[in-house]
Amino acid sequence: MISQDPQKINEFLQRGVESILPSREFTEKKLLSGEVLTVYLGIDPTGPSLHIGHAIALKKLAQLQNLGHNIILLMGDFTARIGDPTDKLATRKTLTSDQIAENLKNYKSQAAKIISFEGENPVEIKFNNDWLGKMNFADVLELCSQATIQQLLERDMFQKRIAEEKPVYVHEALYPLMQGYDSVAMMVDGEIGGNDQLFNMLMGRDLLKNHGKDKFVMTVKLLTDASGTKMGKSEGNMVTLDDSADIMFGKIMSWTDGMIVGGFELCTDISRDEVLQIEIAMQNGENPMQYKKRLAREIITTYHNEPEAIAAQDNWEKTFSDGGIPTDVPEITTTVGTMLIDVVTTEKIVESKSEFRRLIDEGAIKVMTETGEEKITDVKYSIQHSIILKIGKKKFIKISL
RNA sequence: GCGUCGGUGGUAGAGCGGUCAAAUACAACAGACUGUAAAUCUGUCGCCUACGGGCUACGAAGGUUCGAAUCCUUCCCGACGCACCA
Repeated sequence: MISQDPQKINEFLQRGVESILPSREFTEKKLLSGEVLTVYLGIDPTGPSLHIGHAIALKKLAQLQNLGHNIILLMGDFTARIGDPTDKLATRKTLTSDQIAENLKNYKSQAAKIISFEGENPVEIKFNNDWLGKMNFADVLELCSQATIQQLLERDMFQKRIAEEKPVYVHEALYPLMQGYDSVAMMVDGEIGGNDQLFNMLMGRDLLKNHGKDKFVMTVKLLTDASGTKMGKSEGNMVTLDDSADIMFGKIMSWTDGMIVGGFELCTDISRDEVLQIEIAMQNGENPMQYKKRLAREIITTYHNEPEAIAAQDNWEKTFSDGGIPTDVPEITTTVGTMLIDVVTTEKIVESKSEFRRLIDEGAIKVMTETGEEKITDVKYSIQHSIILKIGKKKFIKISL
């Protein structure tokens, strides 16, 4: 049964949405037509985890699923093999079917926190290798005849590379056609993806039109800070959906303040009104930290549960606000009289002895005591009894005998 | 096939005979500060070190030189241009 609840439809069309093509009206009309729409999101099964960026798109799918539409999660197992042109010359290592199966299993359990693979209207999983892998050269030519070189090269990145005399490979240029063909193969009514997918998604729309059908294309916003810097460009603070509660809490706390509002809008179900209030409160000088903590809790509650979220916050506060020791500290064992420098380098806690010396110089290595902490200043410090070592402010290691 | 240009640290990208362990930016790490592991500022950022230095590195292998990332030779890899053209 298709729901036409205007409020829900409005939420779908607005929240976290970057753009809708050909238009919002077109899409709204489709949603109000009473038809069951088929909408998909494509994911490259290249890594073991989904990250918070995927989650934003998945949330949109969830909204549609709740409205009663038919949702497909497409694994780009074929396209992943070819490699995405965005990673320059780097040829992606080919994935074995085992790896893909493994990744898929992980994705499914992670995505299940947001969309439902069970019940009356379960999300369907498809693989584009099922059709792309079966095409012969004649099929490829037929597909290629539907686009021009100019169209394919229109893409900014290619233009840039041509201008810089950098290579553009034929198979890279063909990528949009491959991905675009997915829409035809599944005869979808809509596609959701990141902004970086816009070009490919529009190619799918063109191809679909040749088959007498039109689809909408929705791009979702990326989580960025106020200056538009993308989150996770270094992967360092990119939350993956299978991160532990503690890790998630830490990563989210290291997001810049400018990401808080976007984080609430894109990653939680907190009402837009409330998000607006938070935004205003911070503009009025309220401490962003409390909101960031709240954001972290909300997100962790989605992917884990509330008690874990609260525990993660406790743990974090204990470690960083109160200078305490976190609950689970990795432990290594050694023998009496061993030099600390040796223990710590052979255990790969510190990269090299040079680095260890530097850390000593910087006063970054401390032993935790009942009363507080004590800096180690001697490079030749040797271990006489079990200690808890603190390196920098976030690394703790228990060394026992 | 011919010609031209290029291959530098985690990345991008300078350097083109000594002052180069290699500018700069980003990332990373540490310290200070703080409201947080935000922001900002400062420092560090090949390895080893008795802290004097030593060693290994600029696609690979040789060579020239007192001395090479920098010059030469060969090789490998790449781009571009020309030629050719279904």
